[in-house]
Amino acid sequence: MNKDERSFLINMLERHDNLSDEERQAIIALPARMRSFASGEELVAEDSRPEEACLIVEGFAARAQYLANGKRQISAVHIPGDFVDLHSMLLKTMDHAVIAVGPCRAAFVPHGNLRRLTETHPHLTRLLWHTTLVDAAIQRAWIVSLGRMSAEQQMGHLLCELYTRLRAVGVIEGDSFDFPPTQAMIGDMLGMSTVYVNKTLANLRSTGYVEWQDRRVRIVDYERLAEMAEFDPRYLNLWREPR
Amino acid sequence: MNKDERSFLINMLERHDNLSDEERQAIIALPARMRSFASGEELVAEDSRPEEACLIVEGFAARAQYLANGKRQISAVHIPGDFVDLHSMLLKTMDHAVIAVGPCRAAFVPHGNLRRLTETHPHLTRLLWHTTLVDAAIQRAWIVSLGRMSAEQQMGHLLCELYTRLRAVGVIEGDSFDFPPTQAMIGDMLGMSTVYVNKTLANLRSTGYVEWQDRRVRIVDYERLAEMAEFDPRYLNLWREPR
DNA sequence: CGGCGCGTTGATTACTGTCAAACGGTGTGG
DNA sequence: CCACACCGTTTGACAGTAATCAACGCGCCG
Repeated sequence: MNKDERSFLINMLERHDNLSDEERQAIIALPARMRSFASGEELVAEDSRPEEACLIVEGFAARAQYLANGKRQISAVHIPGDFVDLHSMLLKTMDHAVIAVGPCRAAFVPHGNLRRLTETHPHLTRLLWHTTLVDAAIQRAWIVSLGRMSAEQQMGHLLCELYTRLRAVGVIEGDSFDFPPTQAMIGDMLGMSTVYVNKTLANLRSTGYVEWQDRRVRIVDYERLAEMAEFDPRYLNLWREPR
Repeated sequence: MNKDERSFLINMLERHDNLSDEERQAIIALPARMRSFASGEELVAEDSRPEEACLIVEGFAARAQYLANGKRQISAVHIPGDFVDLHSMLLKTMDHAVIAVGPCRAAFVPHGNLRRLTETHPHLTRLLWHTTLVDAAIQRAWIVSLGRMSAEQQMGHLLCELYTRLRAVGVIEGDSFDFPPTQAMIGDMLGMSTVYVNKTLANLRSTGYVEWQDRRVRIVDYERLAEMAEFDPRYLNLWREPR
């Protein structure tokens, strides 16, 4: 990994706790294969048994699962610094695909190297484990959103989540960010039809809390948006709490 | 932990990989406080910062999150052998409550002891990490269910999940099992109103694949139920795949 | 007996999906 | 340069799904 690429992972892990120089070196020493993907392309296939784990370096990716009737559900959106399928190191078979949401770049790190790291570095292991637990907390928030929130709340919650996470990795410019999915993809995230996504989006825009055009989202009034969507960022564990 | 209680955890972990005698001893040596709960009682409160992790020994528990309007969403159902809030060891603050679904018994294990275990036993750490990853895979399946499945499929999927997991821990008698939640609680699991749960349940019963009365579920035709609900148990990682 | 919790049913309302059509931008070939 | 196809967005009409409201039955327990 070069400086740019490793910095995302190191920042990600340091967000939660300090790394020693030795730990930082161990991460920098990880081999990584960089690859680029066009929107909609598959980074990792469902039911595959990857030999590498995939770290997003630029752009967005998503976890997607396909149903018999051709429908699709996205269960997470990933941003730079996210180890999308770190779990594949232990679970072996992918229960979902990973697809590019807009053009993206990813680093693929061999499981073997990661595994050796976990055998020799308990503290790093705990930090990696921690990232997968935050990931699970995000999934729980999606379950609540899908199960009990209005369409507008769901969409607002998603935007708040992304806004907050993107700001934590420092890729927010001012109060706006690029978000490239089509409305059909957003429907797959929120469990809605494309048409209804469009109408919900129109409602959301009419509140004035959010502007969203040409794949660019601007959070005009975060406070009210968060209140409306019952978004409380604590579950993202973005503050520092060393162990 | 006495023999009965520890056996669930050991079985749980050994389901995935063999434990050495030393590892088994280390688990048996863990201190545990046993507690019993009545249906609906809270084992762990939302927003609390537990000092112990909670292992279900008997009965069912669920993760629940509450919304401003008083609604509730359950994001997971737990059975004997499940470490419901192992993540609280690393995440510190609970993003959900844990409630009893029917009467249940749980062992509370201090975080400090678990943490020391992870510092000295990389292999056990990996197995514990693994259980949290399976947990996350189950949550992904719930997301797909909530987002894209019909009410009948959702209910069928939940029953298949429970049937399969319960069989893995050996608490299925024949083809049926006790499942004590009220229809209101089931609504909180599936994101439905109580009335609609009742009507969906009637539809499901009319297929003949399932019988469900007096808190007892009987899986009459698992094959067809699984097909109807697009249930594929591979994501539960119940087979053995040592690392 | 009477209240309460839970399950069940029917009527009504609200939400969301499907179908269909039109609009605008973009890239390609003639 | 224009015509055209393609993709994504937007809009309206309609159908199906699910929530809400209300009432009733049943068993349990004080």
